Amino acid sequence: MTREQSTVSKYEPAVVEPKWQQYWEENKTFKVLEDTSKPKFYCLDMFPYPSGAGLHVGHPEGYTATDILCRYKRMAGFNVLHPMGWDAFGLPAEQYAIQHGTHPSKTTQANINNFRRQIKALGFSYDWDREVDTTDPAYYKWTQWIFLQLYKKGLAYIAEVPVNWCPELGTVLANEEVIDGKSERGGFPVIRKPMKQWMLRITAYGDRLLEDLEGLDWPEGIKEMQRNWIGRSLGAEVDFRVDGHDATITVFTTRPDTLFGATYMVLAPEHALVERITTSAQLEQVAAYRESAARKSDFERTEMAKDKTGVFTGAYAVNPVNGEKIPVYIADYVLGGYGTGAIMAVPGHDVRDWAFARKFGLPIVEVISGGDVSREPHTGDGELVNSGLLNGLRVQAAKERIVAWLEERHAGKGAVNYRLRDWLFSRQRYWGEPFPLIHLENGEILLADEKDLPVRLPEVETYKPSGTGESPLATITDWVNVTLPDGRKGRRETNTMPQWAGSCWYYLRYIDARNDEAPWSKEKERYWMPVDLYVGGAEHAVLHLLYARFWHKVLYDLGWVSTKEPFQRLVNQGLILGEDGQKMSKSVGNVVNPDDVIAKYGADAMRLFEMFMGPLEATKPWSTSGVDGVRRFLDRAWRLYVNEETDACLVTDDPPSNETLRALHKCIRKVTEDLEGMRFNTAISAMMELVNFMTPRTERPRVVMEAFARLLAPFAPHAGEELWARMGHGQTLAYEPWPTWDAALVQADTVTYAVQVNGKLRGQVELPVDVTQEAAVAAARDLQNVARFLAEGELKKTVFVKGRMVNFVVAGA
RNA sequence: GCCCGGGUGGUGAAACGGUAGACACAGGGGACUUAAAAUCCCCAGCCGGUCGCCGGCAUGCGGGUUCGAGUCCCGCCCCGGGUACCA
Repeated sequence: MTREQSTVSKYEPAVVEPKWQQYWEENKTFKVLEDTSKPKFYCLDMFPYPSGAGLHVGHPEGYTATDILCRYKRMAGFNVLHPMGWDAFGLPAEQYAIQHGTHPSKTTQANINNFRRQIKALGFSYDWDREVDTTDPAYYKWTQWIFLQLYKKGLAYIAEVPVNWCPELGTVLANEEVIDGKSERGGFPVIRKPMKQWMLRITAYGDRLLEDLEGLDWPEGIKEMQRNWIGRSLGAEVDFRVDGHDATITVFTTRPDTLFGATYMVLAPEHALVERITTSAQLEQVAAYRESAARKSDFERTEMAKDKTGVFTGAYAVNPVNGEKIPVYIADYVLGGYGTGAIMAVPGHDVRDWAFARKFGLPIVEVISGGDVSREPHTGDGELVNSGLLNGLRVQAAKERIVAWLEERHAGKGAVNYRLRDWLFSRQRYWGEPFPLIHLENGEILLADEKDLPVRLPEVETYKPSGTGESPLATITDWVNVTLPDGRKGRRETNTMPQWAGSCWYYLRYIDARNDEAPWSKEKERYWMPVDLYVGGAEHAVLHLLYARFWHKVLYDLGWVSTKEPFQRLVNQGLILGEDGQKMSKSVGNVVNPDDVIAKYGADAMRLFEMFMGPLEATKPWSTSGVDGVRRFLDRAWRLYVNEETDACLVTDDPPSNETLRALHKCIRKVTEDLEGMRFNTAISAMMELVNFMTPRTERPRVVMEAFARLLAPFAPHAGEELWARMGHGQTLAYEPWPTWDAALVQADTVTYAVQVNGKLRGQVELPVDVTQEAAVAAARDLQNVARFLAEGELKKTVFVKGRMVNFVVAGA
């Protein structure tokens, strides 16, 4: 009897949590609409790829942080948009289909259902009516629509480009999917092969992608990574006439000042001029080198990095500045895809050229003083020497002078170059968005009519790659071959879009997720955009964020969005490691599943621990006993409200003592300020302090207990709601006003002053808050231990910091 | 190599240039209990002493600025992440 009674009123997450999750769902507590009477807050999580493995405890870290903030913002009077969805196209579902014959959409739906269940079990306050799924035809209809807009703007084109061909996967991979010459998934070898591919002209937006980083509230490191990726570099293009040919080699250089030091030239093996200028004596060698370079994978090229290779073409170029003839080589350390695919080599002042010159016995000329070019290249600043008109100038001035000189003679010009390349936008896969277009027999491209979207993925017999490099779609002849009503014949595009496509604009679809007429309403977009806070992993620092910013700018130019940038503020959550301090992985066997944590400790304890571990941005290891600790905190908080023996509510209408009121207001201030700064760990510490303060006391004044329940609710929403209800409230506290603090109440009557002698702590003294400097110094001097040190020398200076400390500076002590 | 982050007790971590280690975990002691669990209370950086007190040493290492530095500046070392022949 007693036993049953004592368990019945204990804090039972297994009972309380599903109850409130059901309440929120049934009452659509977190459904949100545009409301111009409130300030808006758009808080976005990077949506997950719903893998078959389900969630691990790393996923909900960011989700918990944003959820806490959203719940807080709602209580603080904001209209909060907080959506969730699925980035569900991708290779794993297709690989599974190849192995098991299950349609990827089936696997994907099952995975989504599992992810949704797991996410809901954590009590996040998403507006589920806005859920999106990139594989849903109602969604990818608009992904295709955006592609049409890109095409019409001239930003999508077909090019024959050497791509990363993976024979094993039977598909072409993007650079970012190739790691060390092996496929990211599977680790299969990758080689280069030219293929017709869809490209997106992201380079046309290079400058804007770079410039608009300025106004963003993002981590400086991420902005820097984007700048490096775009890689804008200022230099010059210089034309070198080829001796004995009617041909010109144009090079890009960032160091036109070193032009007099150019002692040879290098063309990329794939450079178009190579065939024309190679002498018959060198033909064989050059051909062999070109072939081996073409066959080399990026991995092999990188491996070769230490040792420079190349072949002389037999041709000479003329240095426009002094008429000297210099030999032209081909070498694969010069890349066809960067700059003009050709360089002037200045071995005295470039590390790579120096190494190459050494190996091939080419002359090394000093043109900038300050180093010893016979021992190592001198890449720093200095005075120009052996450089005719440039002699005596410093590097920067020499650059300006030579560019002006070249421009006058039409032998070159100032130029800007980018590391950024156009975006390879097609994949030879089944499980992606089909391109909405037909290639007609006459070579024209016929775009699908917007009203005919989406172009749905057809059913296929087999998900295996066609083997030719084309996607499995190429095998469905009755889908691929089309005859138009007017009799023209064509072939459908069999490539599909890469996984990035769907994630490039999902944050816009959330704004108006069920709109059949348009991708979103422009009016709603104006209300909600930009995203005020975007939280996700740093692994998307460059690509996803750059691609999404690119599409956003195109949509801005088309008048579809009202902001230049999509994500105003970005925060990267840190990695959560396994309990052993290693990266969580199945193979190590240290993966923690949220389902198990919730079953044992409850969702609120899990949320609390995710945040209590340390700063959001830090990498930190999981700890089961740590979860136990925050669960004890929740138990203690619960017992402040509920008599475990009788189930009675302990809260009274008595006024609180001054001391208790002060403790509360201190807590409100700390929690509020920490929430604004996203310092969730210290906010939780402050709540623990209040609970520790209240536990030994008997008073349970309503004003204090209700305020605390509201502070706790964003962190532990189920417990918050339950306690709120037990105090007699009939409705959710999700929209109750956030507590405010009174600065006067936070202030204690007395302050402990630290007393130092020469900066060393020698004592403490309790003084009234409004103590005068004289009184404080006098009291400090009177401390026995302080007086002892003062007696040892001559008092030189007294430092007084109000409310903090007194420091006596003593000479000779 | 270059670009970002980080180095603080046994552990996760706190700390407007002002009492380093809040809050937790693990640990130790006590109360309650026949006992254990749970709960509640207390202790706890390291070293030393005349041990209810006092001193010394302590925030990766070495300097500097300052009355005072985990915090600011300079030079190193180590760890994690990103990136790489980008002319």
